[in-house]
Amino acid sequence: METMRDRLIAAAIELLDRGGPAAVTLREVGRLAGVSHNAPYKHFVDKEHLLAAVAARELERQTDAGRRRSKGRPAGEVLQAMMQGYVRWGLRHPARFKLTFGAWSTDSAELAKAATAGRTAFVDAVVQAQAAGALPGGEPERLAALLQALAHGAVDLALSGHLSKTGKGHARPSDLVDDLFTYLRPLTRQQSG
Amino acid sequence: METMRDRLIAAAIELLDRGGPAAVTLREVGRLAGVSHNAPYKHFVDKEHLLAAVAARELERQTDAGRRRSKGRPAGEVLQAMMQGYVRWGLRHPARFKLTFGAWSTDSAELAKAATAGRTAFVDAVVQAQAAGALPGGEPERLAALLQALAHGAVDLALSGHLSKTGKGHARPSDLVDDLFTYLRPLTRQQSG
DNA sequence: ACCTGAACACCGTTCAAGT
DNA sequence: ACCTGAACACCGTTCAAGT
Repeated sequence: METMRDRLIAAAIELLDRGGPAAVTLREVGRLAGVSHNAPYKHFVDKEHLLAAVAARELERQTDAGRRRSKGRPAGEVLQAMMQGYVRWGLRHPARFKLTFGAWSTDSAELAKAATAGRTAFVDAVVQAQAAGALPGGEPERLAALLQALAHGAVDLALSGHLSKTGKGHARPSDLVDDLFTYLRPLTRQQSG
Repeated sequence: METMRDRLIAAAIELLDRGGPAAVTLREVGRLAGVSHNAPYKHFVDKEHLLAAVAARELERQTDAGRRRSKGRPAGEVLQAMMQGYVRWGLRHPARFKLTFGAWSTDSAELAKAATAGRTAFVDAVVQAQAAGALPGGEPERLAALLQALAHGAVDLALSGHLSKTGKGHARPSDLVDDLFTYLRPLTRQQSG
């Protein structure tokens, strides 16, 4: 069953995809969902909480997609596949990505929960990669933070036009992810095939 | 000599620091600079171009600060110091950082130029670090992109609250930068002290 | 060339009222 | 409990006019 709340979130995402952040107005969201321009106030305390719900939904879908990609894949490859999935998501949906990691002035419990769930799934993949000898040892949470920072930064810089798009230094975010694994793998004490 | 254009940029930054992105309105910028609310239109084609000028100015200052930090430091340390400076800047001025790497819908030549200058200074530092044996070899532009992505991603995730702030996985952006250098250094063929 | 004040269309939010 | 329409204060932008 699709609640009005869900429909409002979906409408916001559609407007975001079509016209960028400026196109997401409560009035237009209401119009697209077939309700008045302040019906949203019965479901979200203000506009930013609607946007936080959008961000939470994106994060949840991204986490689910990552877990789905892991199934039936060798443990040594799962993490890299998750990171490449993250990169593809960011590059495919720039406005969603920028919104999700925007400058929140409010604390949304919903968004915080989705962020924690995503981090947990990611740390699990790091633990498996370490066990498979694809990553060096050490505190997995901390190594996870490093890997996530690289993937996130590569996408964010690319979307902002701060990655050189030409010449020898040309590197796509996905290349940088691969590079990092290339650097880290030799530091591993192989433990299993 | 301080032009009106500079005063408008300075006013925008002050408003940004005081009240976040929502506080930066052309009307308030004009008020703070002592002019009418549409005087800015004689210096910027629209609001976004004023914001792009703010971003360019921040980038330029950051690049200058990085170069200044390099002076009289061993070549092997310059790059790490630049990255730590970048991290400190981002954490100290969250709103400026988020604005600078925001979702630009316009192409500002001024901003693109500042971004390129920053990247160039960074690549220079990578070349020196490689020569000093503090980093592995390979295409310096590409290695620079990797390092910059990590520093940028660490700050951006931290500012968005996506870095675990507690427990064993707790890592500050500056820690992640240090971690990366720790991982990369053993891969070096030492060439000089 | 630069600045001003009035005007326009739009927005987020509040409120009284309906079911 | 949920939705509506009117109203308020604010905003970006345009325009005619002034120096």
